[in-house]
Formats: sequence, structure tokens, C-alpha cells
Amino acid sequence: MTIENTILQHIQKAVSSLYQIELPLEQISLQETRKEFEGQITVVTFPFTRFSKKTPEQTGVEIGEYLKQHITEVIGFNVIKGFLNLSVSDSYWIEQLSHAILNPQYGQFPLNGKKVMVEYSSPNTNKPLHLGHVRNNLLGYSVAEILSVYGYEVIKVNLVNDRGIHICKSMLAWQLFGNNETPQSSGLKGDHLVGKYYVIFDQKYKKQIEALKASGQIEEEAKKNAAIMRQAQQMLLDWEANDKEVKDLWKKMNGWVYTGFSETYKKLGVDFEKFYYESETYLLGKDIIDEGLDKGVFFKKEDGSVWIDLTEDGLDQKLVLRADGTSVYITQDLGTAQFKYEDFKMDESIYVVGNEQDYHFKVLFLILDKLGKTWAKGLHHLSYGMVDLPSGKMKSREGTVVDADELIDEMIYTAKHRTEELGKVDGFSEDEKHNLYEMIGMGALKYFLLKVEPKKRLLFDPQESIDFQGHTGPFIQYTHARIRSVLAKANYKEQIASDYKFDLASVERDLLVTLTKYPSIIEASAKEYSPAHIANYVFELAKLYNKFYHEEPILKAEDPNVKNFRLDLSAATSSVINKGMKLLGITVPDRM
RNA sequence: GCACCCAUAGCUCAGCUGGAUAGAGCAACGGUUUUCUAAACCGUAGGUCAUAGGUUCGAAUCCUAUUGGGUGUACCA
Repeated sequence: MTIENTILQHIQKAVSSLYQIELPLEQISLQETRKEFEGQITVVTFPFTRFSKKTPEQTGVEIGEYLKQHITEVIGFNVIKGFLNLSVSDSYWIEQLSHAILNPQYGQFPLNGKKVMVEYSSPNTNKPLHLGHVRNNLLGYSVAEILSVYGYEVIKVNLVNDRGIHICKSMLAWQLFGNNETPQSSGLKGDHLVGKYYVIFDQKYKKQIEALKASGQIEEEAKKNAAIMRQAQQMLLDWEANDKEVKDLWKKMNGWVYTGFSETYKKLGVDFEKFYYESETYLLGKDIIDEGLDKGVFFKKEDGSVWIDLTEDGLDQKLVLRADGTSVYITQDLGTAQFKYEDFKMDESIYVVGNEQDYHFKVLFLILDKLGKTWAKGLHHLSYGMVDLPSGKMKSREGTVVDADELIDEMIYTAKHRTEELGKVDGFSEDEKHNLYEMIGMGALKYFLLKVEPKKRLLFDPQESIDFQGHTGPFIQYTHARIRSVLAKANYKEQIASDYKFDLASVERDLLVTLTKYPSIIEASAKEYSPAHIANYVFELAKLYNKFYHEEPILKAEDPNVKNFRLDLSAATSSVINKGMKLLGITVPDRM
């Protein structure tokens, strides 16, 4: 049992014996003691004054006395205004080091027997990934990691949007203007090649619209009548009719894209247990429409289109099936949700999708719930803000995007440049150097994107490239390397001792207190699906360690007990940094 | 129009279910290296927590209104 729980329970008893009130545990709250006061744990006493009928100070003293008498670890207290600051004995914190923090399993929660699916990435196959996708991928991967240590069985899946008019546009443009260009012939990465023709399509399309407008058509007509668009639409129909030539082209070009994506995924360090392809799921959902009609959840209009009325839930009427009987986006998603559930029978399912689809998912989950799907309660949309440039929104067609591959290369290049500048790679082999640059560059990028609360939008300024100093990934990686270097010098292998008995320096105590918070940080991150908590926690920890490193000698400590303790403390810190960063998908080096 | 999200230091962000004098990083200025890695550490300066009300012993945090920004509201996905 943690000291916090012990204190909570004793406060309950104290209140009961002092004021004859039975207080539920949830009504008592503890907080960290602010740095400028003595103690580590603080109880706010204002809420108790209602029944103590005394001043906050007197109440604090009474409860403080009680706790000091009944809990051996509480060795002192002070009351300032309504705040009861408790001092917990150094031996308790030291014990935490050997009994908990240094345990290899520290931060790993017991299995909870539940399955959760995390669907993320979900790219379109007509263009390469950009910075927005990078945020999605890193978020999804990190949340999956967090849920996994929190005790879930996690299934990572990727629903690839591999069919539709957008792919046809790339295919058509390639057919018309591609001269049989292939990744092999041009040396262009497959997804970039396909993306290139997507842009070409758009350029030609715009020209045709202009031409039609010049000949007297209004914009809307021109958009419909442009020959290239009509051809693309025809291609989509041919695709749906299983036209062999179209299907072959589609397979070929998607193949290029997948090769390109898997390269990018590899660089990002993300992976999936299963891929779903929309070409295989887009016809799903019609059964659900029938089911909904039977149950009276949906209704049919005269033209044959099917709708759901959500006005009582504060939403609108929503179309779920077109008049011609074909699916819309939400029809597919209804079907796919059912399909995925039947595949895995998971308890929870998380969709990592941008916040522009908030409404869509609200409707989707509500419909499934109305259809009586019991598993609908476990569905969750992890909505994140878009990544904006100083110039505004990124738009693929207009070329105002930060390309994922380019950005990754740039980050690694910058890492290399900086590292060489600092002269830190003496004695590294070429392989080690390369690994290090990649680790640092990706660390900087990933940390930059994950330290911000998911739902907030993110500003990325390509001019001011991502930092390597201060509140950054490399700062934390550096701290880790520093620790490993000290440990290497001491030839540290494993925990040295556990029965240290001396007074801690205040940084040491702060460090221990911070280390003991790790599991609760994981819990908060898991419950809120927010890697940002972990990112900020690890930074706080690294900062504290650097302070300790500066203030207290480790290898040169005079007392061998103190030296050993500081080595154990350092090892514990490096281990928590390592684990925390791993949850963000960031690896940390032993030297840098 | 309606709905949802956001607003904290010059910039980028923390701030747990309401609790002490609102915290970091960057940028600015000053200091620290014959001692375990200076991608570090220490210090100075910088805030009417968008605005106005309300609830409360207590509000950046909860409620209402207003302003500003974003997104959605398609028989597109």
C-alpha cells in the first residue's frame, strides 16, 4: 500500500474519532507539498472545518497529531493557513527505491483481462504521409503502448482507405501522363510517385474548369463537366464493376504506395497487428441498415433513402443509405465496426482520428448504441487537433504540406549536424553514429508532437526547426546517457543495497518522490488516452536528475554507502526515463 | 444560423477530481567547466490566466453571457 493510501485511511479514522463523522475516502484529497514548505504530502483542511467547528489551523494540528501518532512513516508536520504539510521519513522513500522503483516490473500494471483495439494511421493511398499523419501515428502507437502497460491486451489495427475517387484520380493521371513511370524507373518512393499524379490530376482538372468557364459555363457546371473528372468517375464505376484492367492498375499503384508507407512506418517505429482495407469493407453495413429499419431506429423516405432522426439527442437527421441503395461513409463505418467486433470481441475500441470528424463519431456511436449493440459503450474517438503551419492549414493538393519523409530526413540530418558540432561521437562506429542520429532526430520529433495535449491544435513552424535543448526529447535522452555513463564508470550491474540509513539531501528526496509518482502518471495517461502526461512527467524527472547531478557528487561521494545509494538512485532514474520514453515510442541512448 | 473544440509570460506549452505567492522551455540579460558528459546547471526579467457576471470559505479550473480563433453541419471519404 502506498503512503498516500495509508494517510487517506488514517485521515478517515482521525475525522471519525475526533469529530464523529464518517467521511467517504473520495472526499479527502491529497496533494504534493509545494517546494517552499517542509514536507512531501499536503492535506487541505478547509473541508474538515465544517464538522470540526474549529479554525483550519487547529483542525490541521489535530489531524496532524493523529497521523503522526498512528503512522510510523509520518515523522512530522506543519500547518500553514489551512494546509497540513506532512513529512514522511527518509527511510520510507529509500525503501520505495529498493522495493518498488528498481524492480524491473515497476510501472507495469497487472493484466486486467480486457481487450482494447486501437485503430490509427488509416491513410488514403493516393498520397504520401504528411505531418498530420505523423501526429496520428505517434499518438496511436503511444496510446497503445500505454494501455498495454496499464494491463490491457492491445490490438493495433490500420484501416486503409484504398479505394474511391481520390485513388482513381491518381490512377487516371498516371495513365494519361505517366509514360509508364515506376518507382524503379524514376527512383521515386512509391507513395510519392502516386501523390505526384494526384497533384497532376488536380492541375489538369483546374485547367479544364477554367477552359469551360471561359466558354460560358458557370463554375458548378464546369466542375461537373470537366472531361478528366468524368473519366475518373467512370474509372470508379469500372473499378466497382471489377474491370480487370482498372483493378490491375489499382493493385499495381497501391502496391507502390504500400511499399512506400511501410518504409515510413518503419522509420516512425509504428506497427500493426492487422490491416483492414476499405476495398474489403466498403460493402458492409447494409445488413445493419436492414436491422435498423426492422427495429424502427431508421426510417425510409419516399425516394428510398434511409435516415436516422437524432434531433432528440441534439443532433440532426442523418442519411445512412443513399436513394440508389449505395453506402455512404457512415454506412461503411457501421458495418466495419460490427466486423471488427466480431473479429476480436474487444471490450473497448479506440479510433484515433482528427477532430474534424468529431461529429461523425458522435453520430456513429450513438447509432450503434440505439441499435442495441452492447459493445457500443466501449467505443471511443481519440480526437486530436490538427497540425497547422504559420501560414494556416496544410493542404495536400496545394502543396502546402510538411511531408513526413522529408521531415524525418531533416530531423536526422539536424541531429547529425548538431552532434558532430558538439564533438560527441569519438569512438563511435559508423553504424553506431547512424543509430544515434536517428534516435536523436526521431526523439526530437516524437517528443515535440507528443508533449502537447492531443486535443489541442499544434503549430509547426518549419522555419524554426524543432529544438534539441530545453523541454525536448534530446534533453531527456541526454540525461539518460549521462546516467548510463556514470553507471558504466562505476561498473554498475545491479542494485547494490537496500538498507541505506542516512538523511537524504533534499534533491534526493525530491527525486525519490517524483520516481514514486510514475505509476499514477501511467494511470492518468491511460484513462485520458494522453501521452502528454508521460512526456511532461519524464521531462520533470530528467530536470530533477540534472539538478541532483550538479549538486551531489556520485562517484566521488566520501561515504561509500552514500555513493552506492546514489548509484542505485541513478539506475532507478535511468530505468524510469527509459520506460517512460518507450511509452512514447522514443528510444534512449547510453552515450551521446 | 446551429453544434463541438480552443483561449494561461513576447513565442511554444504544463497546471490532477476547485485549494497556498499561477509553473516550465525557448527567446533576452547575467553567472557556472583543472572535479562523474555544458544537448547541462544557477540567477534576473517577464502574467488583470480573453472579457463580464455568478456559485464557493476558496475559481486559471465549475456555471452563464460576450469576444476572438478553429472545426463540423454534403445522397464526399
